Amino acid sequence: MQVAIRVLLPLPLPPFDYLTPFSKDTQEANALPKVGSRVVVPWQQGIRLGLVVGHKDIRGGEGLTLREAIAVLDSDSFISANSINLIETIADYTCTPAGVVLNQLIPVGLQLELKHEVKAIAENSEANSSIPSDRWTMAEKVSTKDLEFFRQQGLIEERITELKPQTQVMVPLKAVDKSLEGKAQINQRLALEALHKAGFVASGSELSRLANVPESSVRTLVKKNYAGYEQRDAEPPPLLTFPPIDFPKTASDGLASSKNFDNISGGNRVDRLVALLPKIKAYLEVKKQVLILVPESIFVEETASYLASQVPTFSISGEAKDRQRLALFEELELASVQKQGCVLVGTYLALLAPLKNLGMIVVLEHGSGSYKLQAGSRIFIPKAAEFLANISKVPLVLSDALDTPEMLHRSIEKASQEKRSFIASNKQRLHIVDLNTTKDWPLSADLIRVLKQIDERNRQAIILSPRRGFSAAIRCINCMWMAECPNCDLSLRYHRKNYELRCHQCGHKETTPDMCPSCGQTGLNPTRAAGTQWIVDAIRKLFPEQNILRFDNDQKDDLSPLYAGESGILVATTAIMRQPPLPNISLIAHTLLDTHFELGDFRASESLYRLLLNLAELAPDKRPLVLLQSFQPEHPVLQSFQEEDSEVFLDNLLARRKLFGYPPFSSMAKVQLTARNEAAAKQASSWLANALITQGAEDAELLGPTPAPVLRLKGQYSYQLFIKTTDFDRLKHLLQPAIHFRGAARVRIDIDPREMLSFLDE
DNA sequence: AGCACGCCGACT
DNA sequence: GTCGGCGTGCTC
Repeated sequence: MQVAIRVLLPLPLPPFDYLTPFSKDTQEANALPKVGSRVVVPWQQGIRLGLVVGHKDIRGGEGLTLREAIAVLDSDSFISANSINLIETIADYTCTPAGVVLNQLIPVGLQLELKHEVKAIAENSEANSSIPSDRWTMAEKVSTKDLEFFRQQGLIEERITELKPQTQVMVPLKAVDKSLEGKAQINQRLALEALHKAGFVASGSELSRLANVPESSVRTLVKKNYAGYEQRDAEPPPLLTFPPIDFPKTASDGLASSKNFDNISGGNRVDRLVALLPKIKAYLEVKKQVLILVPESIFVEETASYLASQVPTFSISGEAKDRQRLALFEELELASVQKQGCVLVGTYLALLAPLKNLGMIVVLEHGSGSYKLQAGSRIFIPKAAEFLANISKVPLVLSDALDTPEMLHRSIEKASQEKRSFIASNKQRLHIVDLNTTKDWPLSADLIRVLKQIDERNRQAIILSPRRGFSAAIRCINCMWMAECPNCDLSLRYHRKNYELRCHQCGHKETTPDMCPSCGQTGLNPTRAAGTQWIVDAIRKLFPEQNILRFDNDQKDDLSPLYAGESGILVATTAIMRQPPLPNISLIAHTLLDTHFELGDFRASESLYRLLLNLAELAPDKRPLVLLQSFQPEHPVLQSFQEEDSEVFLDNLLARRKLFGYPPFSSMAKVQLTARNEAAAKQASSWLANALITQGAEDAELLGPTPAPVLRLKGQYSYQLFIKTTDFDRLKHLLQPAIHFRGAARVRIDIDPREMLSFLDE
């Protein structure tokens, strides 16, 4: 019986079968490559690096259709069986090919530069005609057709070597000699001596700095062949580390010392981390490793810095270069072998880290929308963490200011095993301004009044605006024409700098026309939807002496004076929520909260509530005034936020979800069909809707098809439909026609969509 | 994803 | 006549 290997490639495809590489020395198949090891396989016209995810018995003739793997890179596993299990579980759950998940979760280790060489086996003359048998030849010199033929006939040997990243360094070529002893050559001599002493330098300019000589002297040295350039293996970069920061003393006050919980909510980020610490330390004491996931790379730094003051901490995020991540994986491998307890803090890229002695998984801010991957498998990372916890048989601990209805539901279901811990915190000082009763815009009289106090008392304030730029759109006052994006069905945002009109989705830019392109008159005005630029202008007019800063994706002012405690008013988008808290904040204001109300999305009230709670994170150890401007001051979420405990809010939320049959009481999927022309997308969506009905979908289970909230985006038209079932297996069953859809439109499936109104974009 | 094949319109 | 646009189909 022959055994084939199942190889997963980092491509949007399922695994493929290959024959095991054939050893030319023993004329026998090599020992079966282990599951989890990397193999080089022929792929189309060239070669590819993939991962062995399984073995498969093959019968008789079946083996003839398979191609043969070329080389095995790892004698042991590159990633563990648990990790492969996780990849397959996520692929299955999200209805995406496993290769997509692999590519998304291990962006390192499978993208190596490989050198592929061939050599004919000596005795044979047939292959000799194009491939020498006495030396290795680059495989690309041989036609793929010949290569495949010789390979099948067993006439060639193949060799794969990893090409390590190279750097060019400057090295000394000659010793200092007489011709450099003259007075005029003093700089050249100094440089050469310095170079001999250092051994090598990264560049000529580095040597000139090192020896304190002009660059021209170094250049002359090279010209005279005293020094030259050489290619060397690049040094592996140092691991991503952050300087430890001690926990604030106050943070641990009054917190439950119990380790007996599986879920923490309430308090602020530092409170929750402190509460987790005893539990983390308990695992490290028994030499276990703890995986801590955070939603965005900016939180890696904060979390790792605090933890590093207490326990051995590693970190990983997209900020780290590929080589750094590879080096980290090697380091963790070593820590596992040596049975060192350690903490790994990271974004979703930490999920497949080689933690062989994993003891616990912690998901911080587990309700954060940033955990929803926006492309590829579109998995919600806390869900993936749950899978990994089950696969590795370790506990999962979740933490967030506000628990999610999903997790509340889970702990109710498993009441006997799972316990929730709630950290009470002070209520925010909240002031809601009714924009209907004020004519002042965009700053209400109330807001101006408190800003005046900030100004007089030398305090700090953050004013949040719903968008960057000056205004959401510009419109002609005569004919109501509005500037729109040529690629998307969206209005162009007006940026006052350079009078630019910009699409915040596709990046299209144009200059604001002097006259209305529609009616030809001069009457183009920004609409009242104010952005950060407008707010800055408005504040500057009122407080010309005040230090006014801006922080959004267009302009990130240097915040260090504010961190040093200086007075100032910071106008920002929610981008500021990813920065460390400012020390002297006494006001947090939002100019127009209504943009977060988003009617019709069953998660909108939860995310608004979470946003309001997170405002407190901007000044965790203070109690600043929170001033919210809104046209709907009576909005139910604002009412609950003021009147109820967050636990009560959550209970009500869960009850409402149950009433309307939304998750966690149902499983949902969004299916989006996208095409270059609108008719194709529309037709595909109605065809698919019919196919879903044929598959058994009932009226209540199928919503749509409807045009996507933004029909045209980046020149592509999208239609979408939702499937909602009471049971996940049924959802998967109904989705079959969507999974296997072939047609003129591209289909994207999003399991557990987070936002119903927004669009899938990549 | 990447690549080939095939079908159409536009041009050295 | 060929070049190159992209729609379609396949990859062990």
